[in-house]
Amino acid sequence: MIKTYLKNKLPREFYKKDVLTIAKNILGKLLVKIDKENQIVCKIVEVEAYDGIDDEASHSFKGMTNRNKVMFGRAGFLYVYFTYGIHFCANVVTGEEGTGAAVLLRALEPIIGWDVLAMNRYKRKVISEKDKIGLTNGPGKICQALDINRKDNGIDLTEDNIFIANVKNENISVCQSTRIGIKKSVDLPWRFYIKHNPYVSKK
DNA sequence: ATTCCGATTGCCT
DNA sequence: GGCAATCGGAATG
Repeated sequence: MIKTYLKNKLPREFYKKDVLTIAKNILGKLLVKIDKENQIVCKIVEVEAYDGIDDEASHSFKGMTNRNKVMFGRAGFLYVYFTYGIHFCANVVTGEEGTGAAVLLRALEPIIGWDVLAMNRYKRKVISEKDKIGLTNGPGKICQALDINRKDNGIDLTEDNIFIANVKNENISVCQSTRIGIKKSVDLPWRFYIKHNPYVSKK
């Protein structure tokens, strides 16, 4: 089971492409986290692209700082930042080194590891359908559910215990829209999501 | 040193 | 729909 995911782990080359291409292509693939106690597998169903060139909403727009330096590093690493004094958000670094482009993970659909996700989010196991959806239907919720935080900023998605696995026969209809929760570059249509998926945020 | 404010969430009306 | 919570990075003095 886990062997299969490991075998299908996306290689560095996948992440070196253009951020918009990767944002589209990453939908339907599996975010996997494996450690001694737990195995978590979730389908990626909603993402947004951020690119420091023309994108004023991107953390990388004004150049490299101590906070955003991972974004300017090699593709295939995880950029995790703290926001609103409460939440973490996770991004996949893309493109050539120095580009400052990344894909924000906005929503996941749990496949394996429901109890761990629920304990991390609610301190109890899931009971209702509403609880299930609330598990991973937002960028901050994802990080809480998978216990992704400061310690994971800068981890390598091709080497460490969090990675993305390819899936065969992806039968997905990808939708596109403007991004959520930003005040700059609001018209760039750089949000991508899987149609009719209950974990995707409404807009 | 101080101020501003955010790639969010959850609770309240 | 509105809005408070709560922290730290970045800008400004």
